[in-house]
Amino acid sequence: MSPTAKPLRTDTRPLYVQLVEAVLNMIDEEELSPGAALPSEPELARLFDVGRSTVREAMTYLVHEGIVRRTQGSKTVLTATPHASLGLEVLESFESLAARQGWTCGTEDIRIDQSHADLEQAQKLDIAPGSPVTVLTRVKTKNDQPIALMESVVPASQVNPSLIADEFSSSITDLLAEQADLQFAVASVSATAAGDELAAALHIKPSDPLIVLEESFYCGAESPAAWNRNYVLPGALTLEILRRVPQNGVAAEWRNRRAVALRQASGNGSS
Amino acid sequence: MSPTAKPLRTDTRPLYVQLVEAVLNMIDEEELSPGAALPSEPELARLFDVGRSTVREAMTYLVHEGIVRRTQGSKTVLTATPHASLGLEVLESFESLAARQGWTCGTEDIRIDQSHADLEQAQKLDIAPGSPVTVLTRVKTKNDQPIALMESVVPASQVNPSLIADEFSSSITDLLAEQADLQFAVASVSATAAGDELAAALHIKPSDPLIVLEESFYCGAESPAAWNRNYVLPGALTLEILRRVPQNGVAAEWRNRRAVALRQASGNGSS
DNA sequence: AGATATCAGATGTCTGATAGGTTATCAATC
DNA sequence: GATTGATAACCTATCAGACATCTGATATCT
Repeated sequence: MSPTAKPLRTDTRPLYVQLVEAVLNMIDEEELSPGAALPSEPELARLFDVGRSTVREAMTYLVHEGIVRRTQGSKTVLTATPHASLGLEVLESFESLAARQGWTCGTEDIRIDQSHADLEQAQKLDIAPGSPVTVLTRVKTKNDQPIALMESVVPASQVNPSLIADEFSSSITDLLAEQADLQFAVASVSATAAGDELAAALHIKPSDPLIVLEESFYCGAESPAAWNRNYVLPGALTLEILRRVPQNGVAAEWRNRRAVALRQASGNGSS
Repeated sequence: MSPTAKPLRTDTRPLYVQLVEAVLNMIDEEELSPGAALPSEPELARLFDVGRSTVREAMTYLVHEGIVRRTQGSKTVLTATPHASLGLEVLESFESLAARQGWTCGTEDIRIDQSHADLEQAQKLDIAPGSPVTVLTRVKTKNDQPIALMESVVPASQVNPSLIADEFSSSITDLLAEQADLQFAVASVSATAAGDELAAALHIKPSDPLIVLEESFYCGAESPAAWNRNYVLPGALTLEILRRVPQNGVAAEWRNRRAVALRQASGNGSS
């Protein structure tokens, strides 16, 4: 119709997301410290020329992120302290975690093997033992020093082995995020003493302590899309977790109820 | 005025929270599995006799909890799989974590000492070395077997020592939540080989591997309200972390930006 | 001074309407 | 028959305005 097409809306993100960004920028610019009050909702609506519903949605987002606190009748105040960086509770690759901490993560000794699931792998992946899987092994480095050994097991039923061979560069997390619909992972923390193989791979002494980080990746399906075991050198990198008090326990309780119910009813392979 | 007082609203929680609960119950009752669509927003409003704003707020909550996914034009679908229990990313005491995992956590060998901060403690707590602190030591048990050694350091400037002596029963987390305005904690994961003292306290062999979990608790102020170091026996209890992909990176980026800015500007003791 | 009443302002909730995206349906076309 | 394209129905995203309810400060009364 018109010769010049519409502005094409340069920013396709939802309005409230853009508003969140704007408010966060405002917090930075005005150097609001924890405890300081934000402008009222009607005022923000006027300021940024959006409806109050949008303001409300943006504020709700900030409440859930733990950045502000709302109290009916009173104002909305800033709670976040800058100390609260983000850690393992955010699902991201080692690479992006390293980038956030200000260093670059290297990947060496990459091996990609086709194999069949052993008992442990089958159990962790909720598949039949002997099912075809792709096994990825590599060593993560920092300043060319090995800092972690990573082993990933991906069932062929979840991700095509040739796709992995073609697309894998350094991170299974990134691969799953791009090629599948990665939703979340459950990580489990433990510790062990290095055996001979691990010691050799990581250039440490046998029996040296190692952090063990096991992860199951989920992509919407009921069964894990991949399983990961990382042996990490203590002190080599910061493994932090931001622990927050639940905003209100409803969802937490529900999750727990479901998890418990599932644990009790476990044993039925499918459905 | 009227002889029969108003219904008094038995449930004082916000309406949208009650709605969240109702929707979660509906999910359970109708046994909706991941991928299934929830009723539309207008329908939910009619079903539960609330306004659409309230429905919207409740759905937004569920989106942030990672339980549903909204797409404009399409329906709102369930994403959560029951596997996703909650872990360390939720700030709670060892006791309540144990309760969730179905066992009872015991506390033994409690020691409460008044002392002065050494260099490490001072640095971790952002206070001057030599400042008065309360040091708590205790052993956590499971089935009367020791599974973890916990050391907590609380600056007197943050929490009154006598309050700790009076109120401490088993958990510093619970104490801070009740007596202070506990907001979040930053946990750091590592591993170590047990020394002689640790081995004796936990009934293990020296040089056995241990998980080290260090935590800084924050109560709104800029400085930590307490610092905690836990030595945990591998395998004795499940230390899980639910890792989620950020719903949208806005808040995550902002947090990171602030954390980096603070790290660079660090060095100024106060303010 | 201390307790109480009042009021302005902020968040919580409701209603109704419009905009813009998705999906299913169905006819037209190859 | 399979594919394509228009279309209608439905859904979420956003806006506007109004009322309810709570909080905190101010004014008032004892």
